[in-house]
Amino acid sequence: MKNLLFHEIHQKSRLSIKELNNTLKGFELYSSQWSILFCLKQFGSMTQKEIWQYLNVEAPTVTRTITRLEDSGWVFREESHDKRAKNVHLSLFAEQHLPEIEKRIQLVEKEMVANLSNEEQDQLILLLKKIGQSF
Amino acid sequence: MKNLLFHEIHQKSRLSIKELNNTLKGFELYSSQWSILFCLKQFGSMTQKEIWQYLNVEAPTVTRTITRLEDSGWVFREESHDKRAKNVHLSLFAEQHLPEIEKRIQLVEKEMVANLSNEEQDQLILLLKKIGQSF
DNA sequence: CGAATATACTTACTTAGGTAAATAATAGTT
DNA sequence: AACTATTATTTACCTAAGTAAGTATATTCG
Repeated sequence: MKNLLFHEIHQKSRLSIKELNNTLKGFELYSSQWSILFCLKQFGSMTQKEIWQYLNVEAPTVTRTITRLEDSGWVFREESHDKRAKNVHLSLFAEQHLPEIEKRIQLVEKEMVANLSNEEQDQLILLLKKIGQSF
Repeated sequence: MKNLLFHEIHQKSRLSIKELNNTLKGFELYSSQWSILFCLKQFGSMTQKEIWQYLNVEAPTVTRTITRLEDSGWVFREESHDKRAKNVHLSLFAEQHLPEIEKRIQLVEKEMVANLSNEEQDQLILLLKKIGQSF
């Protein structure tokens, strides 16, 4: 069981991203774009900093992805009171299409963990959350 | 707990890659390069196909990474009997340095799962392995 | 045998993530 | 008030992974 944990996490991460991208293809979206839309759906408008902090990625990654989402009409940026920051909002188009996308993704997720009982699924999430908490 | 599994896997994958890259910096290696060296250390010489099948990535990804590993002297390619395929070998330099790298990485992995008991670590790997088996 | 198919790898191009440095606005200090 | 430090975002450039298409070698089948 030596050194297998990282390998396994990495493998399943790639697998789930593949499945996610495959599902999103019909909506002309990519997995990272989806993660930001999902974020905004959950919490409402956010600054870019709030987004990258929640998603645990770096600021430039979010800049890039939001620029693409803005170009394709899923979100728009609004100047905030603090002129350095920008508030990101879902577009009307996004609000209208997100529920359908969410439904499809939940189906894929269900398939992926079909071999795990509900208890195992909860246990897995709990264990994953405990990783790297000392950092 | 809706839709949290993929998110959590993705998060921890990014976190462990960051830690891995940080550790490998001293050896002028990146995480994906390491995964191939680890592979060759475990199984001996392999064709590129054997490598990407084991690592569950696509062929072009492995081509690129091996080219870099070859340029920096960690591996070399040898023509196989089937002239389409190429056998990849660890260099002497790699053989000499891998044990030290392995030791360092194991320390980082240990830190990352310090909050989990040994049983939890085993359980986590088992659950991860069950994901996506229907595909 | 020869044409069609399959296989192993490569090339070109896309998105995803990272670091380092630049820019612009804010906050703090003297 | 003015200088300094901090903060939010962006730009430029690196690796990682994917798809699609190209090349060269093997295999299969009429």
